[in-house]
Amino acid sequence: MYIIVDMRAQGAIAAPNKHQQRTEVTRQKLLGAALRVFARDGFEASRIEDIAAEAGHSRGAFYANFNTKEDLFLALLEQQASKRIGELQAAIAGIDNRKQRLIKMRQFYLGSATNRQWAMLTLEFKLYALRHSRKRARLAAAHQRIRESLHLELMSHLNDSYLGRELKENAIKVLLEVLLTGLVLEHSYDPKRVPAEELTNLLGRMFDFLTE
Amino acid sequence: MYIIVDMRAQGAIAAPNKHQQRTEVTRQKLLGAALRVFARDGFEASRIEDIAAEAGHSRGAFYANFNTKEDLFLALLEQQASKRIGELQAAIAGIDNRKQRLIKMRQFYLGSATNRQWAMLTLEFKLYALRHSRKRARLAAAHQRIRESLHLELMSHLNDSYLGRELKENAIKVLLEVLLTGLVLEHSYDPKRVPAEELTNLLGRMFDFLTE
Amino acid sequence: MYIIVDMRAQGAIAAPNKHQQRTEVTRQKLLGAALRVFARDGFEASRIEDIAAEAGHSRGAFYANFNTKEDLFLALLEQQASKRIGELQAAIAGIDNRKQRLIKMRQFYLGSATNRQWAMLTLEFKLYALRHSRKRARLAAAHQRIRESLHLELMSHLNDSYLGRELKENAIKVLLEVLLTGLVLEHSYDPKRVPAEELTNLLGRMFDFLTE
Amino acid sequence: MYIIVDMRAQGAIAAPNKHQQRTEVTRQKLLGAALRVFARDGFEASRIEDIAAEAGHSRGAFYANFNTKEDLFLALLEQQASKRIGELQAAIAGIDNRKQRLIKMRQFYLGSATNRQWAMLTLEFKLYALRHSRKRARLAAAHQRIRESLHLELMSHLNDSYLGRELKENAIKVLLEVLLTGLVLEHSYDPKRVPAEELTNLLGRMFDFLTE
DNA sequence: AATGAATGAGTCTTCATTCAT
DNA sequence: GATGAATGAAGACTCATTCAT
Repeated sequence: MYIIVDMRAQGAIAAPNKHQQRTEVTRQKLLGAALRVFARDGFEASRIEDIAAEAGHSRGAFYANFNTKEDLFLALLEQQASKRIGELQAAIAGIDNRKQRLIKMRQFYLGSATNRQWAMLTLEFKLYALRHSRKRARLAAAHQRIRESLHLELMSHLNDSYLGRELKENAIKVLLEVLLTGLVLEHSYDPKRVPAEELTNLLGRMFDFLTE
Repeated sequence: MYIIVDMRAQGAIAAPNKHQQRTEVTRQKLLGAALRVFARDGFEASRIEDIAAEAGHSRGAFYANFNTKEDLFLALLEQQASKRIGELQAAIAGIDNRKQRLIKMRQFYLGSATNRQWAMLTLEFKLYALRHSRKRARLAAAHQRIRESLHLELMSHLNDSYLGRELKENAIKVLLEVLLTGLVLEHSYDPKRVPAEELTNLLGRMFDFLTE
Repeated sequence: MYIIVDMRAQGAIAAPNKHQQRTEVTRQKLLGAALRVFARDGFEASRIEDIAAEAGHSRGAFYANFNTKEDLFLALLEQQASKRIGELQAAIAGIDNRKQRLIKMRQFYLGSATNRQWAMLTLEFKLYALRHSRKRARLAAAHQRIRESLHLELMSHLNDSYLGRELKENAIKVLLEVLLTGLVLEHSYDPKRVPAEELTNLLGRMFDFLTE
Repeated sequence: MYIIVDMRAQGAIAAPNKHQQRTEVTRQKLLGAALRVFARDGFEASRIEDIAAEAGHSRGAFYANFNTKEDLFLALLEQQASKRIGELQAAIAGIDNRKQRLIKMRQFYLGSATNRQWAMLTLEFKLYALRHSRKRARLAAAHQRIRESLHLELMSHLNDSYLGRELKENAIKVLLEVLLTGLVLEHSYDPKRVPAEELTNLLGRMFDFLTE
């Protein structure tokens, strides 16, 4: 589990040597490939070999960077969750006006609908966690961190919205999450029933309704 | 692929003999077991052996009744979809009053939330269809039938509802489906975040909102 | 871990059906193959596939009868240990005369030298136990039983022998064991240095010396 | 295959430069690590990486000094055999009195019992040679040299001993070897059965008996 | 010379499916 | 129809070895 920080910029350590650079590049390629393959095939059906090949490497490269398929899955989740949090933070940074923030959030929310991979990943993760948490306590910590990220933690202070009078902030977030994942899945499953425009349209309406 | 129809009721054939009855019993036990196991473990991770054992039989009984794991999965989907359609039909049979029908539908909808297995099954099916439709054309027909069932086809004439002025009937059905599956999953995944009461509560509110 | 008892002879249960018979046959073939392969290649280098092939089966048959290579190894040890104890018991059954018993034991001991596989198996087992006992406590019970068998437990009452005045019975048994295994290995390793006759000759002399 | 000879002492070559010294140090560290790891885990289960790590280096250092795991194993055998021969030679150098030589040899023999690693190494080597000599003719020469060393070649002229009247010198050496290796293994395998004192005690008695 | 990332052959193990009974 | 032994394809993982640095 890594958070990539440019330590050089902080003057803390020497520049990474060629080896480390190569490792990091490979790792990122594997994570990129994993995102595509996990989103496409699901956790269970994804084969290490496919992920490695998708990254342009052999199985060995995978095992040099991760211990198990599960490890990669969790690392990917953390990476993507961090990335999304970062993006949302960047989008609303410095905006104090509530209305303006809401507009940015709406943009971010609707934009997420385009990112089919993220939606599929969170869905896979919940199914995975649901089915494996019983078995292994060791996932608890990782789960907790990812769960936090998934909750769109930053989307706070929505609670004076229309439904906010009756619904708790948590409920709004749950509903927004569920609608995003569900509609993206529905769109993937049956594009005729839920075309891309309809997807965005519905998400927009529901966002407005829940945050109005 | 089987559709279970009571041919006797239709006067088409003679009553089944003991042998056929025994077969049918085994088949039903296998379907019941499959519902539990698929909902619990997901399609990929479900093992034929587990399903057979859950039904109190050996693998051989499975292969005497179904050809492949996929066959069982689709047969189960058809069975459950038929069952649900039947239940909904029974619930609203003979009720002409729109308000009354809506109350019954609401009851049925909220009652579905208790049936975690059905929600998980539809989720699994969509994921399965999404991932295999590309590969195999032979699933198309089966998919179509099941898809129809899943759409809660009978929940018609909702289109003069609040959102109906703006949302198409189809959209309402999609949203209701998505919310049901999504919230049931969320409840399973993190019962503290979405307790059972909250689950029913949210579904009720959203139903009212979408059909008001 | 099985002890094969003919329960039918005891009137306890019905004759095994065809399935059970087939299983038992396969199991015995696998154990026979395992004896040859483990003795030839050692535990580490023995491949499940080779053992299965040697038994005239596929890997699947192996996994239908044993859980892991280790399981097979331990089952084999127990089987062989039981067999040897039985043979020795049979050889000295009903013989009260100490001299006569000793002669029979000597015969049995020298005969063991021909059974290269048994010597190699005990050697492999000791190496295995030495290297894995630290890691897994679960082997303890199996080890204990096998250890007992390996100690030629029945070779008792040797303690009034020549060295017996000075050496404990246990020491005599240890020495006999060690000499058997060691000389068989030496004979296998370098047949020119220790030809078959020399092997028997040395074992006989040492037996006489230690039990005189 | 290397034999380490101090060529400088023989005036043959110039002193090694820094580079060469560094290499030699690494090589010796690897050999030391290999002794520990091979003795502990056995040849098959020993991993190059573990040996390198035990030596405080990476796998690269190993491959800079040896070609294969087998090469290292044989080099180690040769080194240790040479070392032992040297030690024995040193111990009996200049001693003409047969009785005195025997005492020194006895000391050396009993001292070997403390060196568990040497006993395990010779055992591993015999098993290895036994299992691979069939396959590869290229090992023959190396085997021959090591075999010679293992035979305690220097322990000559024992043949007027007690058993010597009947046993050939070769047989005595074989028995001493076998007893040493076998009892050390037994001691490692089951320290309660053969405690350290008993180990030395038995070896001493057998030495006396065979060389008396 | 040494590092360590990457390779890929080798092996264990699982499990859908077949088949003799 | 049902059993369960056996098959064998598939896939995760290990590790000796190679190679760019």
